Amino acid sequence: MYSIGDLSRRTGVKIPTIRYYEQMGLIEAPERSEGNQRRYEKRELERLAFIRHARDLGLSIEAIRDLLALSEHPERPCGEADRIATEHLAAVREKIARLRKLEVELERIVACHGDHTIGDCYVIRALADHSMCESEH
Amino acid sequence: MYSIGDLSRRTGVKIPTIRYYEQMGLIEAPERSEGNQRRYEKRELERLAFIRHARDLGLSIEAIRDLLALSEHPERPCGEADRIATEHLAAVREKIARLRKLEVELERIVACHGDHTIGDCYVIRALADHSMCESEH
DNA sequence: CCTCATATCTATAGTCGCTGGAGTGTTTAG
DNA sequence: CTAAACACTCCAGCGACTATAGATATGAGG
Ligand SMILES: [Zn+2]
Ligand SMILES: [Zn+2]
Ligand SMILES: [Zn+2]
Ligand SMILES: [Zn+2]
Repeated sequence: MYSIGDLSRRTGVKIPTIRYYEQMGLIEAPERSEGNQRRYEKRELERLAFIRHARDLGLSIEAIRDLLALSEHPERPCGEADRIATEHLAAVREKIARLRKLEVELERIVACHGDHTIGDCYVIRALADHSMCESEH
Repeated sequence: MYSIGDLSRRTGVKIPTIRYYEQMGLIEAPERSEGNQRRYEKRELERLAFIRHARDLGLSIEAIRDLLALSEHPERPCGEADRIATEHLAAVREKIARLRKLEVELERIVACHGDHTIGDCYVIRALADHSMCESEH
């Protein structure tokens, strides 16, 4: 039997976040002590660790909810789980691509260094005028 | 004299967003028509284009507020503007680095494809156990 | 058993940067 | 003059937490 604090310490998930996950339906409402405090079993510790890891990998709450539901049925085919992970990977790649474009533009923009005034500042001028950029973003 | 709709069309910033920027102090409250509708000058069109471009480059509202304030003083040195841009570039690079790590892990995780069940699914097992990962994230 | 520090409870509001809707009033072209 | 298009304010919602406030519970030492 773990208290919410035990769970928090063991998984690194903050206490309000655990309660939030309960509200969001990722964790079932656990049993309560006589004084109405949450008491967890090992199952829920593992479930929370799963959630934590999936969040660290950037999966959305919704995706995690689906994955948890799938994991309750070990005999079913896993196409759906693979699809969720594959789609997430694609989303991560898109984000990287977008950020790389920003990186390129920002590098050009901050390349102006030295002693000068706001009036001459390339940063300010570049922000005022997208046509100075080399790509869309 | 532009209406809020003109401004929106010319900058690509949605009308509620323009009002939001006014609330956030990025744009001064403009003059109003007799019927209480916003009426903008060219100055504000340029200011909004600046904001839009800075947002497209990922700068925060707060950073943009500072940059706009700086741009009112063309005679001052531009160290602060350069600093804001440089810090933002660093933040973008950090995000990219983080996402690249996720990309690597996710690639490994989704590499399991084929005919199998949830019980054997590498996606599910990898999410349940961070020690199967090659890096921290 | 009592006290007290610590832990936990609920409910609510705030974060960021918008976005959308309801319900009402204004402007403009025909 | 009418009707369409436009704009107004206020408020709620997104996602994934995080942080308060004020009340109650738990557990260890005396
Ligand atoms: Zn400069
Ligand atoms: Zn640009
Ligand atoms: Zn699989
Ligand atoms: Zn991992």
